[in-house]
Amino acid sequence: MLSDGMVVIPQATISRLPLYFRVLNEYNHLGISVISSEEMAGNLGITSSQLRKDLSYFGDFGIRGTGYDVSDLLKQIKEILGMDKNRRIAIIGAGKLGTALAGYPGFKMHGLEVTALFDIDEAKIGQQEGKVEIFHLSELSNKKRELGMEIAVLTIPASVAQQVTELVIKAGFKAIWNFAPVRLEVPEHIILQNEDLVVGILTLSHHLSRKLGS
Amino acid sequence: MLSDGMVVIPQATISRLPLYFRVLNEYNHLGISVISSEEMAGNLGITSSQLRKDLSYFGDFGIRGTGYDVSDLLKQIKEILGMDKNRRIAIIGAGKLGTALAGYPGFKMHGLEVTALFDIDEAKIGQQEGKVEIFHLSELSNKKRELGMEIAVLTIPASVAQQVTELVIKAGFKAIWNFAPVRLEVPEHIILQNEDLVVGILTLSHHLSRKLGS
DNA sequence: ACCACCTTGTGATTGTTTTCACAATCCATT
DNA sequence: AATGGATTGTGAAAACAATCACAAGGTGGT
Ligand SMILES: NC(=O)c1ccc[n+]([C@@H]2O[C@H](COP(=O)([O-])OP(=O)(O)OC[C@H]3O[C@@H](n4cnc5c(N)ncnc54)[C@H](O)[C@@H]3O)[C@@H](O)[C@H]2O)c1
Ligand SMILES: NC(=O)c1ccc[n+]([C@@H]2O[C@H](COP(=O)([O-])OP(=O)(O)OC[C@H]3O[C@@H](n4cnc5c(N)ncnc54)[C@H](O)[C@@H]3O)[C@@H](O)[C@H]2O)c1
Repeated sequence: MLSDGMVVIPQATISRLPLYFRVLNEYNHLGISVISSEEMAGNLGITSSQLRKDLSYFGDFGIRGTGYDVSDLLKQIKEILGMDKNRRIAIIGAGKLGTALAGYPGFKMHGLEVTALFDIDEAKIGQQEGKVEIFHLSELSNKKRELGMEIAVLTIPASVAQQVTELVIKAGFKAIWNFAPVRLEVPEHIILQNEDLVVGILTLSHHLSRKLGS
Repeated sequence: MLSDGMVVIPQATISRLPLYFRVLNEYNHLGISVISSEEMAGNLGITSSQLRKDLSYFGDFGIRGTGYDVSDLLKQIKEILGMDKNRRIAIIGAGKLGTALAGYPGFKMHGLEVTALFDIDEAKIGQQEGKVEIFHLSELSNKKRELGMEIAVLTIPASVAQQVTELVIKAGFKAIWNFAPVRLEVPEHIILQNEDLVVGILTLSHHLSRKLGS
């Protein structure tokens, strides 16, 4: 399958690729060089046909009768997810959440690099958060050019999120990962991903209510 | 619709309820007491029929020809999501992410209360994180009984997540919100929700790659 | 070179979620 | 009480996603 760029890939498929990446890394670490879809899916708690279908959106990576070459498949997934590009990230809002994310080693492990933090609190400007410096928001455009960042992470209060979004877009960012609990208005060509943590725990709360109530 | 407990409610529907809650709160704040599905959906960037269908899973909350009573619908959604129960939460792992979550006012706003933090680092035990005390993990059972917590949030290293999960279940927690990037094995009756932050940003990275490559 | 066996890749099928479109019904006005 | 205008609630249709089931194609042994 594939070769032209017109194929629509389910969002659910893309969401599973990081899981595949992680379990493949474990196999790699254990010295397992070939893995069947059946075994890998078993480890992940999904069906083998779902795994195969997911991969088939991007190409024919397996060997019939044998399975998938672990390091080859790792390379393919890295490429699909852009992990081979070593993308640079700016975090806007050096508060509790922003600094927690800045120090998260999981990003580097997935080919992402937090390159700068931005804030407007003068007390924070110039400080280091781990190895990452905190700049004033007014430096956003400059530093983007200088450091080549592509993705902006918004960890700022909801009340300022829209206006900061506009600055971010003006600075030339093409992708925004938003943690503020607010719907952002962005132009068509900007890629926006909302991370709403309250959804997860309220889903739990709902299931608790249903279970006890039935 | 509804009255018996056998109706299956789409996960996607439940995930949207917190958004409805938020926008309804805004209307409430602005003194708007009645709202149509059309207007509300417009504000959220979804279709009005989706909003109406979502609500219809839980009951007939609207008034034909008029719309929905804002404060009534708020009350209904609170009940559906268990926000009226004022659920108490334990956070296991008082590290960067755990303490960021502990101080997040969004929980209280959604009827959730972070009641205790747990860790095994002696240096952290006894400290206060905001108004929340950090206890030793060995106190988990005691404190659960004492404080009546229902949901355990796991913000601990992936390497210890499975063993801590077993402690959490033994302590009597029925719901787990897991931030560690690992698949947890839990019994049937435990409600598990995984929060995988890497998925969000790798989705962005993937879309960046696709867009530039096409 | 053939055979027995294994696992992929994928059309067909089944299941789930969203959208459509309109009957039902409520409100306001006369 | 009857009419007109508005908006809900919901079956039916369409779109989307997961699973099934098997032909295609590969491996290893003889
Ligand atoms: N803390 C959490 O666990 C958590 C969880 C989910 C969502 N969120 C959301 O993430 C956002 C940040 O949360 P937090 O807990 O880190 O808050 P915080 O108050 O600790 O941090 C916010 C930071 O943003 C900075 N800031 C304010 N206005 C700014 C501007 N115009 N430009 C740049 N920086 C600005 C502040 O100086 C502060 O450092 C909020 O929208 C919150 O709702 C937080
Ligand atoms: N920091 C982030 O932004 C981020 C983002 C996504 C996921 N996560 C995940 O969340 C988890 C925590 O991340 P973090 O950055 O807060 O790490 P951290 O190292 O800052 O905190 C981990 C805490 O867990 C404690 N701990 C270790 N073993 C324990 C045990 N057996 N029982 C109780 N507590 C124990 C440690 O003492 C430490 O305080 C990790 O699994 C990480 O992968 C973190």
